[in-house]
Amino acid sequence: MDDQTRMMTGLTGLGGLTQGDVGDPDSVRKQQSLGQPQQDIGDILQQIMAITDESLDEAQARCWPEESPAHWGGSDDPTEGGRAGGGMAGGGLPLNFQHRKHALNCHRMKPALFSVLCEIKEKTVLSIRGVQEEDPPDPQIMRLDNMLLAEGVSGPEKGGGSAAAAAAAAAAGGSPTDSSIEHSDYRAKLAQIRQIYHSELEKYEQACSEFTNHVMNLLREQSRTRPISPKEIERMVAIIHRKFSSIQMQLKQSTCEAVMILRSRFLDARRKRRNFNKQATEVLNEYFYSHLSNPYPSEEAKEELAKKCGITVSQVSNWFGNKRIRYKKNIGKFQEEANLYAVKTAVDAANVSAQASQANSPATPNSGSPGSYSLAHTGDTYLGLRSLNGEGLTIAPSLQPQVDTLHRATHLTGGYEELSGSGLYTPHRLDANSWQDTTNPHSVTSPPGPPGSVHSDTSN
DNA sequence: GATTATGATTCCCC
DNA sequence: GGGGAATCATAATC
Repeated sequence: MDDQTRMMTGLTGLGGLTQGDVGDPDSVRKQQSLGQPQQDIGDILQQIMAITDESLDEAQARCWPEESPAHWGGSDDPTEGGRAGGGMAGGGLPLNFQHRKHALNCHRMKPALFSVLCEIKEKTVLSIRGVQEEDPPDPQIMRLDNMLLAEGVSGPEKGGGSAAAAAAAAAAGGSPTDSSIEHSDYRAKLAQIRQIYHSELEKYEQACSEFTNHVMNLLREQSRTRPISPKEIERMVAIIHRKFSSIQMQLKQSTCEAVMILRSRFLDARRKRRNFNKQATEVLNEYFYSHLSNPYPSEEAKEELAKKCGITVSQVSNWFGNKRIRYKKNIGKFQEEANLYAVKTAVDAANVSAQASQANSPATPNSGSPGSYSLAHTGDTYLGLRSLNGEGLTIAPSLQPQVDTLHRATHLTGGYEELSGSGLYTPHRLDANSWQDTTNPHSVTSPPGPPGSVHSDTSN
């Protein structure tokens, strides 16, 4: 038997009491001011103290000495007090029992007595529970909350999710259209998850609220017949909330899982290989072949290329890595392509020089046409030209008109040696180049050296 | 459907 | 950390 039951029993057992207090001088004074004899208080105190230590049977015996336990019908009405808590079903209570109860409920000292009993209860039973109540915030819930917030599932409608998707899309590379399609797809699915999450959350909160209200009403109702303090009701509410928050945590967990699955699918989709568009490949090739002696773009050059091609810097790095390897492995295959780009860049340079010459102004090779790189007119192109000018290189028929144009242009401008003297190209750049030494058949003089060790693309 | 091209990843080295 | 090399995975081509 718990203390609560005992006290409830004790309360009914105090049918004849007129007043009482335990340990609260204010209450005592209050009772005294009502004109009750002090002797009564002492009796009540003694009886209450005795109740806390006595058994239910004793209390029952004292309360209903003339009643058989068989008559404890109990009632569905919670207002009928602690005895109803025994769960006893049955017929009506004896008249004198009801009378006693009524007398008890209407007794003018009942509030004071309840106050005392609540206090005792507070000090005994509930104080034990109270120790466990001040739980720190669960780190797991905090993590889940943070994640849901970051993913844009919880928190404001616009924000995290879009940002996360945008970041992922940015990292995805590929064409802007593709990434925006994926982005919108991701957002749509995330919005779906968000909607489900909030809908479920609302349901839980509603259920929690309803249940809490129900329990509070019940306890308030029962507090008419047994000692239930407001504080105890608060505690009960807190317990209910804790239970519901654990359910919420499960909801958050499953939502996080859903988001992770969505994210991984989205990332997998990003991993799907997509060829760069033609323009991007052209830009990259142009750079590669115009820097054939040293196809190692600097960070700045990579950034510029990435910007131009609409891809990421790491994709540029990948592309150059692949290109270098594949070029090395099969130079013959790339020969025509190399020639094509060499001619292309040379023609561009020649055109610029011709324009400059026509304008009767000093040649400014570095002010190339928009879209071409400043490095397009450097010694690498010069190397290509020398090869084209007859070092046993086979020129594809399709390239011949461009070569002819180039020859005319070089003649017009006085050749690329002039360009190389512009400071953009220095002959010693051809040295210390292991890249061309082993790979490029155009190579003229290329003592070994670490790639990029001497001539990084600083002119860019 | 086989082959080729190509972007990405991984491992290793410096 | 950057680059080389091998490899994977997939798009493009025939």
